Amino acid sequence: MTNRKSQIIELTLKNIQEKGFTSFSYDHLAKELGVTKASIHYHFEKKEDLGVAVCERIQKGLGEAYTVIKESTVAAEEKPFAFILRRIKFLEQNGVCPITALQADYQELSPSMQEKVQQLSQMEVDVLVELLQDAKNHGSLQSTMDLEALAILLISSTKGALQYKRVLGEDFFHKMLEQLKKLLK
Amino acid sequence: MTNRKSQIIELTLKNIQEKGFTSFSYDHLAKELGVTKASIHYHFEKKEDLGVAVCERIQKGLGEAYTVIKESTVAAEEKPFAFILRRIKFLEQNGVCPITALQADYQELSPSMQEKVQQLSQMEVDVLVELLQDAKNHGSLQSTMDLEALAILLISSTKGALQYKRVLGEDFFHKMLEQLKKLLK
DNA sequence: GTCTATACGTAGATAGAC
DNA sequence: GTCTATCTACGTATAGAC
Repeated sequence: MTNRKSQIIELTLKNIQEKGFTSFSYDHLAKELGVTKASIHYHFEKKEDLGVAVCERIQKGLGEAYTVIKESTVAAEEKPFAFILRRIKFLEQNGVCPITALQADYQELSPSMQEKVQQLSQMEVDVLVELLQDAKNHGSLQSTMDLEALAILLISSTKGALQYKRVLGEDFFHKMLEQLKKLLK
Repeated sequence: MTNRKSQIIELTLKNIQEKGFTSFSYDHLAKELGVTKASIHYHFEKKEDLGVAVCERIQKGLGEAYTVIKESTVAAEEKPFAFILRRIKFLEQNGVCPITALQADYQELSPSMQEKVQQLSQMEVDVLVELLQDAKNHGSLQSTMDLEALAILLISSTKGALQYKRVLGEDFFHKMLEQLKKLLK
């Protein structure tokens, strides 16, 4: 099983979304996989190494989502929201956004992970700004907002809403999504 | 020192904002205070008890902020944003929003704390909705948004922005605040 | 690659002296 | 109210057999 490695990464991603980086353990991970801790240490010597691998996994997913949306036949003005919807669909399966979870644990992370989380956060913004810029160039986005500020607003509110959803239930969540869509007119 | 108790609560609040609830320890707290773990256990037998006390502390602060703004001479249409600014000023001292931090750790919390976090989250929304409703009644808020959805959007984006601020720096943060303000016209 | 065994630190918590 | 001492559990991590 050479894909045990990616199996571990996927399971860790889920655990980070559910518990956060500092709160999941190799022991718990191992039990879920039906192996021992030592086996996971074989694939990722330190927890930090596993963390970095998960960040790269997230980065890849983010890049793929961008490419898919960018190259899709959807109208340019629909793309920012389509991108957000796509990310939510991916995230909703396991809880809150893993990047949010990593940001919350930021001060406890190793320098190598902090750097990755920085890159991830920046990439999230950049990718959405590009889609917003395209929409604006097509004359379809009326917003007079600074696009970076709009991007953070969209990203933050979506992720924040996911946290409220976990605590308060689904109701607000869909209401809020509809309202977000209106912001993008 | 009978206010040792509130001293512990304040310090814990700071620690939650910096590290999250699961990541701070009695030992660390004790060293910061110059006492021993046992002493803190005397005031709060279980970590859970301390957590609940901190939630109540946050709740009190939220209520006070609401009262101050509600009764201030500021125009009704300025109050929602004034409320947000006031909360940010309070939070910025120590990192991210403690409620955000508690939401991130939600699944790891005891039932008693989960209940408190639920109440806190609901209260945050309710308080802002009331201020928004007042603003709307004064005819000053043009937004056609559902007010609950708008409240969550405002709260989430503010808190999310605080997280990005910690990771990416100050730049976005103030840009975003200005843009948020425009949403409230 | 996965196992058993184990080392070592730190976490939350309690007992009992002062 | 705070201390020392101690317990127990669990965390990350390593060594060495299979």
